Amino acid sequence: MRVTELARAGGVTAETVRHYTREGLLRPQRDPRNGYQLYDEEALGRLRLIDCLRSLGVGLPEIKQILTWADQDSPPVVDRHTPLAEQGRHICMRIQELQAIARWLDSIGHDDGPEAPSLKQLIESLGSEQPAIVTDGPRIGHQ
Amino acid sequence: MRVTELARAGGVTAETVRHYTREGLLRPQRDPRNGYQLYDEEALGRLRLIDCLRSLGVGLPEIKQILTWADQDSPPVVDRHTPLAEQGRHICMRIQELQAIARWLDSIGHDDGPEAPSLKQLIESLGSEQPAIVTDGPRIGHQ
DNA sequence: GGTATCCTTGAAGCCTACTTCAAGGTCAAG
DNA sequence: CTTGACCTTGAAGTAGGCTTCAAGGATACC
Repeated sequence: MRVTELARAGGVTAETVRHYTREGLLRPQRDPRNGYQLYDEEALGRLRLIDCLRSLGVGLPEIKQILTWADQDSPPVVDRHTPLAEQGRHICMRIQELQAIARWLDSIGHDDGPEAPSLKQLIESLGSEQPAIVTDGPRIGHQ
Repeated sequence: MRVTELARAGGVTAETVRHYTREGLLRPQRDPRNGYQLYDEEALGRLRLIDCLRSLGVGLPEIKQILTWADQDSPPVVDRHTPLAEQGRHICMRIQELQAIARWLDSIGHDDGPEAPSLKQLIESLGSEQPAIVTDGPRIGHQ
Protein backbone atom coordinates (compact mmCIF):
# COMPACT_ATOMS: atom_id res chain seq x y z
CA MET A 1 0.00 0.00 0.00
CA ARG A 2 0.99 3.62 -0.33
CA VAL A 3 1.38 6.27 2.34
CA THR A 4 -2.20 7.39 2.64
CA GLU A 5 -3.52 3.84 2.65
CA LEU A 6 -1.18 2.82 5.42
CA ALA A 7 -1.96 6.01 7.29
CA ARG A 8 -5.68 5.37 7.12
CA ALA A 9 -5.24 1.76 8.22
CA GLY A 10 -3.11 2.84 11.13
CA GLY A 11 -5.26 5.77 12.13
CA VAL A 12 -2.61 8.42 11.60
CA THR A 13 -2.02 11.05 8.97
CA ALA A 14 0.03 10.48 5.85
CA GLU A 15 2.44 13.11 7.09
CA THR A 16 3.03 11.12 10.24
CA VAL A 17 3.81 8.03 8.21
CA ARG A 18 6.23 10.08 6.12
CA HIS A 19 7.78 11.43 9.27
CA TYR A 20 8.35 7.95 10.66
CA THR A 21 9.75 6.89 7.33
CA ARG A 22 12.12 9.84 7.23
CA GLU A 23 13.27 8.93 10.72
CA GLY A 24 13.89 5.37 9.65
CA LEU A 25 11.21 3.69 11.76
CA LEU A 26 9.51 2.41 8.64
CA ARG A 27 11.43 1.16 5.64
CA PRO A 28 9.08 0.92 2.69
CA GLN A 29 10.00 -0.50 -0.65
CA ARG A 30 9.99 1.65 -3.73
CA ASP A 31 7.86 1.39 -6.76
CA PRO A 32 10.64 1.50 -9.35
CA ARG A 33 8.35 3.12 -11.89
CA ASN A 34 7.65 6.28 -9.96
CA GLY A 35 9.60 6.27 -6.72
CA TYR A 36 6.47 5.93 -4.60
CA GLN A 37 6.89 4.34 -1.21
CA LEU A 38 5.18 0.98 -0.79
CA TYR A 39 4.30 -0.51 2.58
CA ASP A 40 3.29 -4.05 3.40
CA GLU A 41 1.27 -5.68 6.18
CA GLU A 42 4.23 -5.74 8.49
CA ALA A 43 4.54 -1.99 8.20
CA LEU A 44 1.05 -1.73 9.63
CA GLY A 45 2.10 -3.80 12.62
CA ARG A 46 5.11 -1.62 13.07
CA LEU A 47 3.00 1.49 12.78
CA ARG A 48 0.62 0.22 15.45
CA LEU A 49 3.51 -0.64 17.70
CA ILE A 50 5.00 2.78 17.21
CA ASP A 51 1.67 4.38 18.02
CA CYS A 52 1.28 2.33 21.17
CA LEU A 53 4.75 3.04 22.41
CA ARG A 54 4.40 6.71 21.53
CA SER A 55 1.21 6.84 23.54
CA LEU A 56 3.22 5.53 26.45
CA GLY A 57 5.68 8.34 25.98
CA VAL A 58 8.48 6.31 24.47
CA GLY A 59 10.55 8.50 22.18
CA LEU A 60 11.16 7.84 18.51
CA PRO A 61 14.88 7.04 18.90
CA GLU A 62 14.09 4.40 21.50
CA ILE A 63 11.31 2.96 19.36
CA LYS A 64 13.71 2.82 16.47
CA GLN A 65 16.04 0.75 18.58
CA ILE A 66 13.24 -1.64 19.44
CA LEU A 67 12.29 -2.03 15.81
CA THR A 68 15.89 -2.71 14.93
CA TRP A 69 15.85 -5.58 17.36
CA ALA A 70 12.72 -6.85 15.74
CA ASP A 71 14.35 -6.68 12.34
CA GLN A 72 17.31 -8.71 13.47
CA ASP A 73 15.14 -10.91 15.62
CA SER A 74 17.96 -10.39 18.06
CA PRO A 75 16.74 -11.10 21.56
CA PRO A 76 17.15 -7.88 23.45
CA VAL A 77 19.41 -9.47 26.00
CA VAL A 78 19.84 -6.18 27.73
CA ASP A 79 20.65 -6.11 31.37
CA ARG A 80 18.00 -4.73 33.62
CA HIS A 81 19.56 -1.30 33.77
CA THR A 82 18.96 -0.15 30.25
CA PRO A 83 16.34 2.57 30.06
CA LEU A 84 14.14 0.23 28.08
CA ALA A 85 14.08 -2.46 30.73
CA GLU A 86 13.48 0.31 33.19
CA GLN A 87 10.52 1.41 31.14
CA GLY A 88 9.35 -2.16 30.86
CA ARG A 89 8.92 -2.36 34.58
CA HIS A 90 7.50 1.13 34.68
CA ILE A 91 4.92 0.27 32.05
CA CYS A 92 3.96 -3.01 33.63
CA MET A 93 3.26 -1.24 36.89
CA ARG A 94 1.43 1.45 35.04
CA ILE A 95 -0.80 -0.97 33.19
CA GLN A 96 -2.42 -1.66 36.54
CA GLU A 97 -3.30 1.98 36.94
CA LEU A 98 -4.35 2.25 33.35
CA GLN A 99 -6.82 -0.54 33.74
CA ALA A 100 -8.48 1.24 36.62
CA ILE A 101 -8.62 4.36 34.54
CA ALA A 102 -9.87 2.46 31.52
CA ARG A 103 -12.66 0.94 33.60
CA TRP A 104 -13.72 4.38 34.67
CA LEU A 105 -13.25 5.93 31.27
CA ASP A 106 -15.24 3.08 29.82
CA SER A 107 -18.10 3.61 32.24
CA ILE A 108 -18.60 7.02 30.70
CA GLY A 109 -19.97 5.50 27.56
CA HIS A 110 -22.59 3.04 28.80
CA ASP A 111 -23.71 4.54 32.09
CA ASP A 112 -23.37 1.69 34.54
CA GLY A 113 -25.76 3.00 37.12
CA PRO A 114 -24.66 3.48 40.70
CA GLU A 115 -21.89 0.90 40.76
CA ALA A 116 -19.83 2.82 38.24
CA PRO A 117 -16.47 3.62 39.82
CA SER A 118 -16.22 7.19 41.00
CA LEU A 119 -13.42 9.43 39.90
CA LYS A 120 -12.80 10.39 43.49
CA GLN A 121 -12.30 6.77 44.45
CA LEU A 122 -9.99 6.33 41.52
CA ILE A 123 -7.86 9.26 42.55
CA GLU A 124 -7.90 8.09 46.11
CA SER A 125 -6.65 4.65 45.16
CA LEU A 126 -3.92 6.10 43.01
CA GLY A 127 -2.83 8.31 45.87
CA SER A 128 -2.21 5.47 48.28
CA GLU A 129 0.00 3.25 46.21
CA GLN A 130 3.59 2.21 46.24
CA PRO A 131 5.72 5.35 46.14
CA ALA A 132 6.84 4.78 42.54
CA ILE A 133 10.49 4.18 43.32
CA VAL A 134 12.06 7.17 41.73
CA THR A 135 15.21 8.45 43.29
CA ASP A 136 16.41 11.32 41.18
CA GLY A 137 17.57 12.40 37.76
CA PRO A 138 15.70 13.25 34.60
CA ARG A 139 12.30 11.68 34.04
CA ILE A 140 11.97 8.74 31.76
CA GLY A 141 9.15 8.58 29.30
CA HIS A 142 6.87 11.17 27.94
CA GLN A 143 8.11 14.62 27.20
CA MET B 1 3.64 18.51 51.93
CA ARG B 2 5.49 21.05 49.88
CA VAL B 3 6.34 21.00 46.17
CA THR B 4 9.48 18.93 46.32
CA GLU B 5 7.97 16.41 48.68
CA LEU B 6 4.98 15.89 46.45
CA ALA B 7 7.21 15.79 43.41
CA ARG B 8 9.36 13.09 44.95
CA ALA B 9 6.34 11.07 46.00
CA GLY B 10 4.88 11.31 42.54
CA GLY B 11 8.08 10.64 40.69
CA VAL B 12 8.21 13.96 38.87
CA THR B 13 10.26 17.10 39.25
CA ALA B 14 9.25 20.01 41.43
CA GLU B 15 9.07 22.14 38.34
CA THR B 16 6.52 19.81 36.84
CA VAL B 17 4.38 20.07 39.95
CA ARG B 18 4.65 23.84 39.77
CA HIS B 19 3.71 23.69 36.14
CA TYR B 20 0.59 21.64 36.85
CA THR B 21 -0.24 24.03 39.64
CA ARG B 22 0.15 27.04 37.39
CA GLU B 23 -2.11 25.38 34.88
CA GLY B 24 -4.69 24.75 37.53
CA LEU B 25 -4.53 20.95 37.62
CA LEU B 26 -3.45 21.02 41.24
CA ARG B 27 -4.87 23.48 43.72
CA PRO B 28 -2.67 23.48 46.81
CA GLN B 29 -3.45 25.36 49.95
CA ARG B 30 -1.22 28.14 51.11
CA ASP B 31 0.83 28.35 54.22
CA PRO B 32 -0.37 31.78 55.39
CA ARG B 33 2.95 32.48 57.08
CA ASN B 34 5.10 32.35 53.98
CA GLY B 35 2.93 31.75 50.95
CA TYR B 36 4.34 28.27 50.35
CA GLN B 37 2.12 25.85 48.51
CA LEU B 38 0.91 22.92 50.58
CA TYR B 39 -0.32 19.68 49.02
CA ASP B 40 -2.26 16.88 50.66
CA GLU B 41 -2.68 13.17 50.01
CA GLU B 42 -5.34 13.79 47.42
CA ALA B 43 -2.94 15.91 45.45
CA LEU B 44 -0.72 12.85 45.14
CA GLY B 45 -3.60 10.87 43.70
CA ARG B 46 -4.32 13.66 41.28
CA LEU B 47 -0.67 13.84 40.33
CA ARG B 48 -0.60 10.12 39.64
CA LEU B 49 -3.74 10.36 37.57
CA ILE B 50 -2.28 13.23 35.61
CA ASP B 51 0.87 11.25 35.00
CA CYS B 52 -1.08 8.23 33.83
CA LEU B 53 -3.27 10.19 31.49
CA ARG B 54 -0.29 12.13 30.18
CA SER B 55 1.46 8.86 29.44
CA LEU B 56 -1.55 7.98 27.34
CA GLY B 57 -1.15 11.20 25.47
CA VAL B 58 -4.09 13.00 26.99
CA GLY B 59 -3.44 16.73 26.98
CA LEU B 60 -3.38 18.95 30.02
CA PRO B 61 -6.57 20.87 29.17
CA GLU B 62 -8.50 17.64 28.84
CA ILE B 63 -7.04 16.31 32.08
CA LYS B 64 -8.03 19.54 33.76
CA GLN B 65 -11.57 18.93 32.63
CA ILE B 66 -11.51 15.45 34.09
CA LEU B 67 -10.20 16.70 37.40
CA THR B 68 -12.90 19.34 37.48
CA TRP B 69 -15.47 16.60 37.20
CA ALA B 70 -13.77 14.81 40.05
CA ASP B 71 -13.89 17.93 42.17
CA GLN B 72 -17.59 18.35 41.62
CA ASP B 73 -18.16 14.61 41.78
CA SER B 74 -20.41 15.36 38.86
CA PRO B 75 -20.98 12.19 36.91
CA PRO B 76 -19.56 12.87 33.50
CA VAL B 77 -22.86 12.19 31.81
CA VAL B 78 -21.37 13.08 28.51
CA ASP B 79 -22.80 11.62 25.39
CA ARG B 80 -20.60 9.24 23.53
CA HIS B 81 -19.38 11.84 21.10
CA THR B 82 -17.28 13.96 23.39
CA PRO B 83 -13.56 13.61 22.71
CA LEU B 84 -13.15 12.13 26.16
CA ALA B 85 -15.61 9.31 25.60
CA GLU B 86 -13.94 8.83 22.28
CA GLN B 87 -10.64 8.50 24.05
CA GLY B 88 -12.20 6.18 26.58
CA ARG B 89 -13.01 3.70 23.87
CA HIS B 90 -9.68 4.33 22.22
CA ILE B 91 -7.84 3.65 25.44
CA CYS B 92 -9.83 0.56 26.28
CA MET B 93 -8.99 -0.92 22.93
CA ARG B 94 -5.44 0.14 23.33
CA ILE B 95 -5.08 -1.46 26.73
CA GLN B 96 -5.30 -4.77 24.91
CA GLU B 97 -2.33 -3.88 22.78
CA LEU B 98 -0.48 -2.44 25.71
CA GLN B 99 -0.81 -5.66 27.63
CA ALA B 100 0.76 -7.59 24.80
CA ILE B 101 3.55 -5.06 24.70
CA ALA B 102 3.89 -5.10 28.45
CA ARG B 103 4.23 -8.86 28.40
CA TRP B 104 7.01 -8.59 25.90
CA LEU B 105 8.64 -5.62 27.58
CA ASP B 106 8.45 -7.50 30.83
CA SER B 107 10.12 -10.56 29.39
CA ILE B 108 13.19 -8.43 28.76
CA GLY B 109 13.96 -8.30 32.44
CA HIS B 110 13.77 -11.94 33.49
CA ASP B 111 14.67 -13.89 30.37
CA ASP B 112 11.86 -16.36 30.00
CA GLY B 113 13.70 -18.83 27.86
CA PRO B 114 12.29 -19.94 24.52
CA GLU B 115 8.64 -19.26 25.23
CA ALA B 116 9.18 -15.55 25.58
CA PRO B 117 6.99 -13.75 23.06
CA SER B 118 8.93 -12.57 20.04
CA LEU B 119 8.83 -9.00 18.89
CA LYS B 120 8.11 -10.19 15.38
CA GLN B 121 5.07 -12.07 16.57
CA LEU B 122 3.95 -9.02 18.49
CA ILE B 123 4.21 -6.81 15.45
CA GLU B 124 2.47 -9.39 13.35
CA SER B 125 -0.44 -9.62 15.75
CA LEU B 126 -0.73 -5.84 15.89
CA GLY B 127 -0.76 -5.70 12.14
CA SER B 128 -3.73 -7.97 11.70
CA GLU B 129 -6.20 -6.35 13.99
CA GLN B 130 -9.42 -4.46 13.67
CA PRO B 131 -8.76 -1.46 11.46
CA ALA B 132 -8.98 1.06 14.31
CA ILE B 133 -12.10 2.81 13.07
CA VAL B 134 -10.71 6.19 12.24
CA THR B 135 -12.44 8.04 9.49
CA ASP B 136 -10.74 11.37 9.21
CA GLY B 137 -9.90 14.60 10.95
CA PRO B 138 -7.16 15.51 13.39
CA ARG B 139 -5.73 12.81 15.60
CA ILE B 140 -6.80 12.52 19.16
CA GLY B 141 -4.26 11.86 21.83
CA HIS B 142 -0.55 12.34 21.94
CA GLN B 143 1.06 15.16 20.07
C1' DG C 1 -4.79 18.05 -22.74
C1' DG C 2 -6.92 20.07 -18.62
C1' DT C 3 -7.48 19.23 -13.90
C1' DA C 4 -7.82 16.80 -9.76
C1' DT C 5 -5.61 13.74 -6.68
C1' DC C 6 -1.88 11.51 -5.36
C1' DC C 7 3.24 11.20 -4.76
C1' DT C 8 8.30 13.10 -3.91
C1' DT C 9 11.81 16.15 -1.22
C1' DG C 10 13.94 19.35 2.18
C1' DA C 11 13.28 23.14 4.97
C1' DA C 12 10.76 25.84 7.92
C1' DG C 13 7.10 26.39 11.27
C1' DC C 14 4.13 25.22 15.24
C1' DC C 15 2.48 23.35 19.56
C1' DT C 16 2.74 21.27 23.97
C1' DA C 17 4.89 20.39 27.93
C1' DC C 18 8.05 21.26 30.40
C1' DT C 19 12.66 23.68 31.99
C1' DT C 20 15.50 27.38 32.91
C1' DC C 21 16.34 32.01 34.20
C1' DA C 22 16.22 36.07 37.15
C1' DA C 23 15.19 38.38 41.15
C1' DG C 24 13.97 37.84 45.47
C1' DG C 25 11.65 36.03 50.19
C1' DT C 26 11.91 32.09 54.10
C1' DC C 27 14.06 29.48 57.30
C1' DA C 28 17.05 26.15 60.00
C1' DA C 29 21.84 25.29 61.21
C1' DG C 30 26.23 26.78 62.68
C1' DC D 1 24.32 36.94 60.88
C1' DT D 2 25.75 34.31 57.15
C1' DT D 3 25.42 30.20 54.46
C1' DG D 4 22.67 26.95 52.05
C1' DA D 5 18.50 24.74 50.93
C1' DC D 6 14.12 25.69 49.91
C1' DC D 7 10.27 28.65 48.41
C1' DT D 8 7.83 32.45 45.32
C1' DT D 9 6.79 34.74 40.55
C1' DG D 10 6.65 35.74 35.52
C1' DA D 11 9.01 35.42 31.42
C1' DA D 12 11.79 33.31 28.21
C1' DG D 13 13.95 29.14 26.32
C1' DT D 14 14.15 24.20 24.80
C1' DA D 15 12.96 19.64 22.80
C1' DG D 16 10.31 16.43 20.51
C1' DG D 17 7.01 15.38 17.29
C1' DC D 18 4.68 16.31 13.98
C1' DT D 19 2.71 19.79 10.16
C1' DT D 20 2.97 22.94 6.70
C1' DC D 21 5.16 24.97 2.83
C1' DA D 22 7.11 25.11 -1.76
C1' DA D 23 8.26 23.22 -5.99
C1' DG D 24 7.65 19.68 -8.83
C1' DG D 25 6.61 14.75 -10.90
C1' DA D 26 2.96 10.72 -11.58
C1' DT D 27 -1.55 9.01 -12.48
C1' DA D 28 -6.32 8.96 -13.69
C1' DC D 29 -10.49 10.67 -15.32
C1' DC D 30 -13.35 13.56 -18.62
